[in-house]
Amino acid sequence: MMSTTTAPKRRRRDGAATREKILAEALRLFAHKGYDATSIKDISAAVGVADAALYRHFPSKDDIAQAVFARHYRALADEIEAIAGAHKSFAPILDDLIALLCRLYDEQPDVFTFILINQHNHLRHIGFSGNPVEAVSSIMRQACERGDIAIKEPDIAAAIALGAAIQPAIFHLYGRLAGTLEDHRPALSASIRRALGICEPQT
Amino acid sequence: MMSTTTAPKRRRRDGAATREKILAEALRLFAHKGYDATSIKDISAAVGVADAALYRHFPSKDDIAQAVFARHYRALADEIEAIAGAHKSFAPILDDLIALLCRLYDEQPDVFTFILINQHNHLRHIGFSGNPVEAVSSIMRQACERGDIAIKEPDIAAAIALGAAIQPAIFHLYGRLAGTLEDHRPALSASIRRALGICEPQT
DNA sequence: TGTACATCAGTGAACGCGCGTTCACTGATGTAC
DNA sequence: TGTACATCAGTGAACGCGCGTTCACTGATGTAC
Repeated sequence: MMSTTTAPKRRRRDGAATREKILAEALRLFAHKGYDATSIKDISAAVGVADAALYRHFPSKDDIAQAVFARHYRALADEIEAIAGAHKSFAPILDDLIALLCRLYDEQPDVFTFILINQHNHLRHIGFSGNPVEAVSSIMRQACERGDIAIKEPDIAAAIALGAAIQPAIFHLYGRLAGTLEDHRPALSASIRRALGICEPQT
Repeated sequence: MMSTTTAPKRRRRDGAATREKILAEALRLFAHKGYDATSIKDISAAVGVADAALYRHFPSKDDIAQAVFARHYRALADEIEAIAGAHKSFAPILDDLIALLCRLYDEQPDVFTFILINQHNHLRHIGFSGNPVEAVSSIMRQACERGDIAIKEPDIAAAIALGAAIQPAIFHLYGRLAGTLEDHRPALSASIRRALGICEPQT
């Protein structure tokens, strides 16, 4: 028999572009208004299609949120793990981690807001693989074992570092902090180093 | 004329008790499920009255949330300001502040969750007077001016301290941290001291 | 290349549902005299 | 103390609205031969 007849057939129309636009506009709206306050009509209007068209690409509103969340959640976790693998000692890992979060907030504030601030609703649906928080915890676990930091409990170390990095972003969102997060990175970086109890780097 | 006739007349039936119960159950439900996911029927069922009865005490669902929020928001701000006024130097103020947050989470987790984690929706409606975040910022401003801490920018200091204290609570909520927050207070306290750059206390 | 058919993104109207809110009413309690 | 009236917490049923979702349909595009 001919192998071509049983081979999977691939179609490409502009459906993929619409799907991407749905994900992009949903992210923007969820970040600004929250999941509940964002309606299917809000998203479809932003995309420029009728509301019913969304159901050609996703089975439900919740699935849209899941797809948006999973994509960026996983991507952030991958970036964190890449940083962890790129250095042998803890101090440069921490520096890169803080730089990553500052850059993420400055360049993609919607991603930052949806993933790291409004995370609470969707965390439950998603397991622990590809989890940025888990990735940070894992880094801290190793740092604890090696004695790189003063804090004994890895999860406390992860919480303190994450909180100290995320809360300035929240302050910035509410207009309590001027400039970019990058502007504040030196102070933030030094502070988190001290918080965890690692020495200042010898230059 | 007789002064008694124009004097305000006070009535007390058990309406006040119901009102308190509404506020208590609303707080509990908002903290666990969030504002949007909590319906008027949820609250009235928890209180043990018909849904329409809630409108004898509050003009709308939003007003219930406002009342719950304002009460605890203000109370927390008052406690923080009391701590600020009780000490002359920064170190014991910080210690008391951290102890307060740990105690609040351990003893009233719903208040902590609603006020400090789910705050985002309701912050806008409420001005800056009686604001816990503003109270902490004010403490940090003074510490900066006096040179008590290494961080130059008061809002960054406030964000770091608050984030480092709140995120462990979030970790605990998601089961990532065992025990009570009080158990972790020594590590947390030492870490935030170092983060802000104050010396360890001379005992 | 031309023709017939299958696929599928997108549409507009409609659906049912649960929500916050309103309403007329009840009955118990407080007040005036 | 007794009686008539005012107040008000609470009720059950109903309301309108906006929501997420479904449906039959259209038209353009890809595929088979």
